[in-house]
Amino acid sequence: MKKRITIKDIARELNVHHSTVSRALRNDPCVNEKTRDQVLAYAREHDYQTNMNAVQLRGTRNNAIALIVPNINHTFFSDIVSQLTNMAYQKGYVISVFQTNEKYQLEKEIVNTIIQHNFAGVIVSKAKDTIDKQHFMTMNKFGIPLVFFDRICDDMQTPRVIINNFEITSEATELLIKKGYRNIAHLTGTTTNNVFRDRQRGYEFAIEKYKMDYRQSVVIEDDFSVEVGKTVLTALMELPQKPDAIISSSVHITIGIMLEARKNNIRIPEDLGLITFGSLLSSEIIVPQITYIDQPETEIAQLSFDLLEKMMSHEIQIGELVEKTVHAKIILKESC
Amino acid sequence: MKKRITIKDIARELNVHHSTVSRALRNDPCVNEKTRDQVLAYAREHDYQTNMNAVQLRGTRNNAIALIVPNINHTFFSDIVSQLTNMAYQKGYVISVFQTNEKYQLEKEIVNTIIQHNFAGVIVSKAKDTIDKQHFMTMNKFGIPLVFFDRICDDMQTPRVIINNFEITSEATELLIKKGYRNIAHLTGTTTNNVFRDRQRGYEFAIEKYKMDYRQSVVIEDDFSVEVGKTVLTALMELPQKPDAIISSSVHITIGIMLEARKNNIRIPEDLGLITFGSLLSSEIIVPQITYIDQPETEIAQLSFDLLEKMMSHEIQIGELVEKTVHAKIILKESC
DNA sequence: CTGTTAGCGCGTTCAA
DNA sequence: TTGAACGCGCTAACAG
Repeated sequence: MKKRITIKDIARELNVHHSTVSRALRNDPCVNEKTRDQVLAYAREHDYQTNMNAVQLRGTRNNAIALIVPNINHTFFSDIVSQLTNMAYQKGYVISVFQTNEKYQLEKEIVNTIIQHNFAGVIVSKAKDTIDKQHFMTMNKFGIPLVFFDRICDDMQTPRVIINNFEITSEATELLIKKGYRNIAHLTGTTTNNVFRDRQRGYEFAIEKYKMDYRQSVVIEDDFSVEVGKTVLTALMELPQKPDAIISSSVHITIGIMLEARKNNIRIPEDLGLITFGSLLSSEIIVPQITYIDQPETEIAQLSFDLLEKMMSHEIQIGELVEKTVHAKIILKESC
Repeated sequence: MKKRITIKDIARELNVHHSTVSRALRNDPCVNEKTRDQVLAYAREHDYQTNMNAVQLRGTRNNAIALIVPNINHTFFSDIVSQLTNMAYQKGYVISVFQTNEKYQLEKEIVNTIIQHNFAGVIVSKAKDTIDKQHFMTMNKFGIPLVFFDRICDDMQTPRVIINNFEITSEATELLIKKGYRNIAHLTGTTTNNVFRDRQRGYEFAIEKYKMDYRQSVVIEDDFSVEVGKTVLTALMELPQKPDAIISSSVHITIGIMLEARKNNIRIPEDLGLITFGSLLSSEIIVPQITYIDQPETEIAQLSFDLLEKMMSHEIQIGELVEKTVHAKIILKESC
């Protein structure tokens, strides 16, 4: 393993001072053209790479942006990752993605790593059960620009992009009611999380508004998975009053429900109406096609990136609360 | 924006020398217990975070492992990301994921970033059309441990984990032949890539072996997508000799095919047999269920990580070629 | 146009 | 047990 080549190595080899080499490498105009070309040629030849640790040690920020997401096997997140990767690349940044696997501990660890390495900025959607916001606050202290999207810390003063979960869930519930469904259940995640809490409220709101008798919220603490979806439907159908429609917070859950329904000859949409958050690559091919709530990933990515850029250019200050809300849409299909 | 706190700040505040603080923070036994506790308390209180740039500048490696993948919205890759994240975390590493979006230019950029930041190691599946391996060679030069998986640079001397693409594609072709299909087409990617080249060869091998008349390989240069899948099926069906079975290298393509087939009343599996690489979250729910080739993501992640660990501990040297092959399996369903 | 010098934050000598 | 001094690679301010 060879030692990596440094500006001093180049300087020694070319009989100039290493500061001259430094200037040459950064195309400083006040360096002799001939010297510069020599340096550049030598550098290219020997695969010189700036040691960013040295550069950053001097205080300059780097070109890496960190993106923290709960998981990337949800289309919602993987889409946003793709979009952000492209946007950032065009502006000369590189996106580095960290997956928390919904684990608070790992999230903390990741935040530490990010602080230690002086990332230029961070975009976060927090883990499902993260309540304590201390680690995020620490980023603030270190002056690292931070933008939340979707899963946010409500009580933190920092820019964020959220989805109109309250309105859209209320709207979805209303839609089901108007379609004639009477026993509408709502499957969602822990309400310590803003997303699930807002959806919960939206559901409750519509149920109240139309004075429905039936009200059934299932809070799923486990990770959302197809298996859990199956279990939940089974459980629901064993209740004295069965649901005739379901709003699900996760496609994984929804698929489990559909499979279990099929197995038990529960017809969709006749016996059971279904609306789900999020879509699938294979949405079009599933029969019946599921009515889903489409979350505008591109817009979310764009807004988050804009906010982060504004923080990095100090147009928005750290500790300043800017909130952008994007609007999800119900895409009506066959399942209700 | 406050300046970040350093060991010198702590030293000044506690009236000791910064080297003492340094020792205390790393639990050096030869530092007074009282002093140590004071330092640790102060550090915790003021959110002291080691500046890794300074540490790394001195030569020590960091705890971040980079993972480079073409994209993460394929289950294959996102599964591997998840697995690796967990494994690495348990060993005290943090995984940082970089997505190339199948772009060679971006891949180069990412590799530079990784070199500049002294990652502890790198696990790579290369972009579809990356041919030049220069940027990867540079990593070698800098002594950064590098492991390839799935999409590799054949002619590079470095550890790698590959899938038995030749055998499994040959096997899949054979399966279709034995099921009575005669006109089997093969949809795949550019053959400059080892994965698609090997599948191609496997297909050809079986076709030769059984002396089939029909032989149709479609090389898809575009990104694999549902839309492209539709187009390809349309094109195939306009040929004088239509295929009666298809092996597809991508689920995205496969879904396009199924949709287009449904639209044109082409029955699966009666009129068209189908085998696809890769599975879907919703595999179970699609009718007919697709026969697919299951790639052992967990095993791939595990082997890749093991190899990387061995490189990091110098058990395997840089420039040493170690090849592990994992075995994909055909999961027989209804589509053929 | 180029060299000198200092210092970013840290860990590691060596000396006290 | 602690302090002083040095250097990792780089850039910036200053001097020539």
